[in-house]
Amino acid sequence: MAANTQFSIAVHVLTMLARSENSNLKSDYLAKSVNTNPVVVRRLLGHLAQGDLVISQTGANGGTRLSRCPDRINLAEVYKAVSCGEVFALHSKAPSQDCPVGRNIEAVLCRLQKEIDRTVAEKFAEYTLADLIMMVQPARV
Amino acid sequence: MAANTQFSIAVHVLTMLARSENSNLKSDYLAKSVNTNPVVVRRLLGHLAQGDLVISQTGANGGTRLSRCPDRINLAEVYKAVSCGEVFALHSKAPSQDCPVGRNIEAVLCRLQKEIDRTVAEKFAEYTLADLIMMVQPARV
DNA sequence: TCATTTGTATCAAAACGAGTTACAAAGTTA
DNA sequence: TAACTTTGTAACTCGTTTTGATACAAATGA
Repeated sequence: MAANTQFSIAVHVLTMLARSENSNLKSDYLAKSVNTNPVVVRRLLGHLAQGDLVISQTGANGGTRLSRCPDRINLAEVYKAVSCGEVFALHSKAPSQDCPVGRNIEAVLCRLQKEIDRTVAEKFAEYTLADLIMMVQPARV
Repeated sequence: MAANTQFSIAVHVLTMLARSENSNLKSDYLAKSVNTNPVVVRRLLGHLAQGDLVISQTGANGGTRLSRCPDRINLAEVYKAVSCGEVFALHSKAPSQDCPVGRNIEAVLCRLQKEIDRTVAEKFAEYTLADLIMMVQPARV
């Protein structure tokens, strides 16, 4: 019943990358800020890389940086990269086909699911990483 | 990363209750349609009862029925009753307070979380159980 | 009094997430 | 070339959550 923390950690990490401009950050360094293990961070960065949000490099002076400017990364992309994108799941076991409700409810829920998930994606899309940076660090003195 | 199935099962069960008008349905009967165990259904019905959506009775001729007309139960109430109501969770371990991002990101995420969750609740609230019944069983011949 | 049904405790099994160790592969530096 | 750094990923453990099952007291109705 508890929700997923991946999105929060992803936003945290991406905000740090955004603030470090073009220099690579190491998973070790990010892990310290997030208060977790470097491998956990690298796994997360792997998802973000698949979503084309970050670029990682192996080797000395390696690390990770954003693939684009923070104002061109919106939170819908982040959410999509690190979650299944579903607010609720359909039945894991197919309901009884002997029951009229069982036979038809899945199709109805499926349409509802799509509509809810689209609504969430649209809301997330209203914010870019650049917006978040402004919120985290409001206008410097 | 997988989402919760409780909401789908709740909608399934509530739809059956709505279609049975005022007669009580047994957890045994509901479990057959959902294709699970009666105790699992009774646990779910417990949450729905706490949310004031259904009324259960023990004893012979006992069972569960809706607490109101299907057109007065909206899906936001259902979602609230069976889930934590959060699309994503905040950090489970507090981020490092030594890092400027770590210090401030939680408050930002918290505001975002509230906004997203409110958006979802509003979308769910657009549908009543009566609407769903129409979708499951469109106008009879 | 007896049969039925819920509510809930308790247990076991399955599924899942998070953290850890380890190491090959890729890259840098000298 | 050699030494060093860093990622990516496999493999494992551990704790938590979810699901299904059994059991039984309490409530209800006949």
